[in-house]
Amino acid sequence: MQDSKGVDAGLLQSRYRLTKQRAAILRALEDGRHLNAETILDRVRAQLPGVSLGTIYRTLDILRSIGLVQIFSFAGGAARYEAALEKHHHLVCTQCGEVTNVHVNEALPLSQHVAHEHGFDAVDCALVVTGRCPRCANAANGATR
Amino acid sequence: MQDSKGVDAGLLQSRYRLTKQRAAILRALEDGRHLNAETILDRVRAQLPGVSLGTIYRTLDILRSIGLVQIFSFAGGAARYEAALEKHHHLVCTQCGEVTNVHVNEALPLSQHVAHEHGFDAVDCALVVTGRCPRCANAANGATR
DNA sequence: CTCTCTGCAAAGCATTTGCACATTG
DNA sequence: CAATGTGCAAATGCTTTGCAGAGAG
Repeated sequence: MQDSKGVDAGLLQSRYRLTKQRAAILRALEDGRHLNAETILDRVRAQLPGVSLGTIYRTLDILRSIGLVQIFSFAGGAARYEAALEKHHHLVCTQCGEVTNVHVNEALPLSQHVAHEHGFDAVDCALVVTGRCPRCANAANGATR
Repeated sequence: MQDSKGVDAGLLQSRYRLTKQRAAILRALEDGRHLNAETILDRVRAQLPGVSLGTIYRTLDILRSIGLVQIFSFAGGAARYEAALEKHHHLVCTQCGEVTNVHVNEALPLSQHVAHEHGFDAVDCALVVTGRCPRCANAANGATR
């Protein structure tokens, strides 16, 4: 496992300063997955009270522009952010809202193939699979139905 | 080609009333693809002045709940709506924002396979491919680079 | 005639932004 | 010390909602 330094390094190499707020945000992103801005604020305030939501958003935007963070927006609610470690996709439970990360190696080649047929130059792709998580599926089989 | 009746029928079969506002919204959705609420309002007002944004949103929500409309939200801006005709996926140009519909038959089976490995029961999937559309790719090759 | 739908306007969230002060390099 | 970042609070953009009157079945 890798400590914060790996991620901090990305910021250091950039033209941006490494402040304690930014370090704390990066740390929060390393711990949790697909967090929204509010949740990140809570976690950051646990170590650094007084940080504002504005700073969270500003920092997340910078991190995204350097490629350190990925943004996802699922149906409806607030955007979700997570550290851009390895490329992955998402399973979203339509019942409880749980989000799970999955690796789908075939997704990008497939996307590039399809894009190419339309003259598009595919750079990236995002696959969101909706359905029921194991827990909700069990609950449905056992009880409701 | 199919006229409005096909889509209107979906509403008629439901417990909802078929009003002229709803018919106009359905017609707007049949014409355009991946429209946002504001655009739909404009198009609907062309035939039916005085319709309000509130009605657009309320109707879109009803249509989604009956399965007549799909919603997508790409990075940042407003949500996009389109008639749920055939299952398809999206190519989004990161430069000009153009959105193109594509059919990717392999996407759902692939998703189901991956989901199954995690105990998820996959119902649907959405693939968003980002990159450059033919026009922007050409512009980049010819001029900038 | 009853129940549902609509327009209007205000409210609700998530996110962005201007400004004066604090901090980093 | 100069340039950049931060907190605060107000502003913005998209979407939702309460209510009284209009329209559908």
